[in-house]
Amino acid sequence: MGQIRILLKDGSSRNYEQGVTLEQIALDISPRLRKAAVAGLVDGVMVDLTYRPQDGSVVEIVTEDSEEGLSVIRHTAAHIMAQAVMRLFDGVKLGIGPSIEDGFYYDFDLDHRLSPEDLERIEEEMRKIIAEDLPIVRVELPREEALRKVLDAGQSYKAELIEEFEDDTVSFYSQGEFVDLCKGPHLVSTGRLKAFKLLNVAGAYWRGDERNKMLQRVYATAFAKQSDLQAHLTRLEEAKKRDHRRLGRDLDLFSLHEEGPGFPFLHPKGMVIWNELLTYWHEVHARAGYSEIRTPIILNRGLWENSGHWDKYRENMYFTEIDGQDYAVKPMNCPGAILIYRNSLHSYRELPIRYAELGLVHRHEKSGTLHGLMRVRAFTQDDAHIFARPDQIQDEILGVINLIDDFYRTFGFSYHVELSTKPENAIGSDEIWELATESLRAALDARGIDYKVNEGDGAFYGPKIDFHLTDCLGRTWQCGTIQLDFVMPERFDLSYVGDDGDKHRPVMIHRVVFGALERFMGMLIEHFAGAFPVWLSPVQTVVMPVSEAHVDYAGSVAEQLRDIGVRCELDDRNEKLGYRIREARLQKVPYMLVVGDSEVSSQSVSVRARGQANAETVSLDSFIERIKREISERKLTP
RNA sequence: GCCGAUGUGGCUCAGCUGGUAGAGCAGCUCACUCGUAAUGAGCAGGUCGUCGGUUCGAGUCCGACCAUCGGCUCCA
Repeated sequence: MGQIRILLKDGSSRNYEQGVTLEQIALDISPRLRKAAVAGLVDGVMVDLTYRPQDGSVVEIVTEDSEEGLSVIRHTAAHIMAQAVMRLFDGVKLGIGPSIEDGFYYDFDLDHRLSPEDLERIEEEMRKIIAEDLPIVRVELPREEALRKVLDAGQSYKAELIEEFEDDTVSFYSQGEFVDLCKGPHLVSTGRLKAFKLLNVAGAYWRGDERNKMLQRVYATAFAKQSDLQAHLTRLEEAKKRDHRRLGRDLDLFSLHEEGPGFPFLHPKGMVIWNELLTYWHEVHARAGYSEIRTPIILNRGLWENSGHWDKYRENMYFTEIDGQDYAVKPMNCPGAILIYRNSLHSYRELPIRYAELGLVHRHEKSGTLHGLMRVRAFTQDDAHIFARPDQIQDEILGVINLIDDFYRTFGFSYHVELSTKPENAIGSDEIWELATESLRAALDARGIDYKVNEGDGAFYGPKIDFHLTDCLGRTWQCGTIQLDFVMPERFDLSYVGDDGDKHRPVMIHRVVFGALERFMGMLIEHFAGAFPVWLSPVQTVVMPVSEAHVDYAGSVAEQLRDIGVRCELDDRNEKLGYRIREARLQKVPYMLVVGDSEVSSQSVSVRARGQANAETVSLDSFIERIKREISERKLTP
């Protein structure tokens, strides 16, 4: 056996006997590394620890504390779970079982309906498999043989996958009696799995296609250590406390009722936030050269046929009849804006025309998809339709990107961007779509924004740039969007008079910043966990007299604050101070002002800021200055 | 829409194998007049999601529907 030279990631190199495994190399580097090792990276390719590198290979040991390492652990956990399910139930057909962010899942096709109690049984069986410490072995087979193997085992879904593979060989991993088609890598044995928990069962269509059979998906998670798992479960519990549906009720912001599923009711305190958002919105849009319009909620059939909605969007629309004629409740604001544009003749000098509209739209969402304020059936879009000359497209799109970035920054949101391309049910020619998509791409590139391409997810009339925010449980929701549309102007025969005196076709940019006000509010609630910055807080201050003797002074403090527009409540209820403070804390009021003898005599207030255990006594005037400034600057803290 | 789970006073929950509902918090009343996270006592509040069935009798069993929750699909 000859010697081989292995290059390590720190640039050093070591010599080993030929046939050395990665695990042995890890042990050679340090016993601790061997213990933390879960896989290897050889010349940039993920492999098992049992892999034997060639002379001159660059080797990196993947450890359990890295992202890749964790995903190896989870992938192995998925196999162990599948093995347990196959031991417990007959006729199990396996779908796919990948590791995902925060965990893993496996899709099963079996007649038995998995219940929460079954999850406990499966966990128990998994523990047995771990105790058996079965070696996990990789086997490579020629494609045809692999296909026969899975067909013989009755694994039709796996066969479907193999049929689509392009490689000549296919790899399997086995542990004890269990074999699964898999790329790997995996832990070296089942005993290496230390911490896992099954979370829930859900239905999932095979390959995510509604036309396919629905499989049973078991969601679970796994970590390198029990303490990491515990920390993750605790985080999930904490996240639930930020849930906007819970906070919406606790803070009395909004409610949902059986009488109108998907139609949220905003309470007075919710409306304060709503109105503050819109005040800010109006300020910024006026500065950015937008003018505001308002169009009807119900418009006739002809309009929607012309726009293409009647054909392409019907499943999402609500209909009605007036004087025997068909009408539709608007699912989008664009046709209305178009009618206003078309109402008069436009010169090239006028463009771009930016019509903003706070439009209430109704869309029929499938019942299973409704979710608090995040997904509803009636919502207000902070819409705008920009009618522009082709030479203005780039500037306008960049303008909107900057506007959205400014807005999100004001709230401290971080976001990610997606570019959605031509969908199946598109209208308009390929050339037009190509041109529109490239224009959006160019704008993103010009501004150096990272984005993910979302194939086939554009609107039926044009591609779009989507801005996504993340909720308390890590789910992302599309909020802002910019859509470039060459199709509607065509369909509605829009025009402007150019400097040559001829008619020309404008382009339309549809865009929203908040997206849906309702959804954005939901995001805000979770983002701030209900502790809104002062400018957004429904109640900005609560004044609390220590006892009855201080009620007059407290009342005058409250009045002075209200006079300058501060939302202030006087809590002079016949309750102990501690009780009232507790309540104001739970309501996440930014400032509590306690006034007693000493405050009365010095015309001051004892300020207890949200999140602060200690109060600070300042003159009323200086408090007023402070809160005024925080509100006008729309400061993020406290 | 599909898969699974859940549905008892405003909120959180109890109610065993069927015998016509219970607690805490919140609310109201009274007393206490109080210095930075819950003062005490009393009162009031529920067609047990809806509809139908089984039964002498249903919150408890069965069925359908509705809503909600977690996913899938879809989307702002």
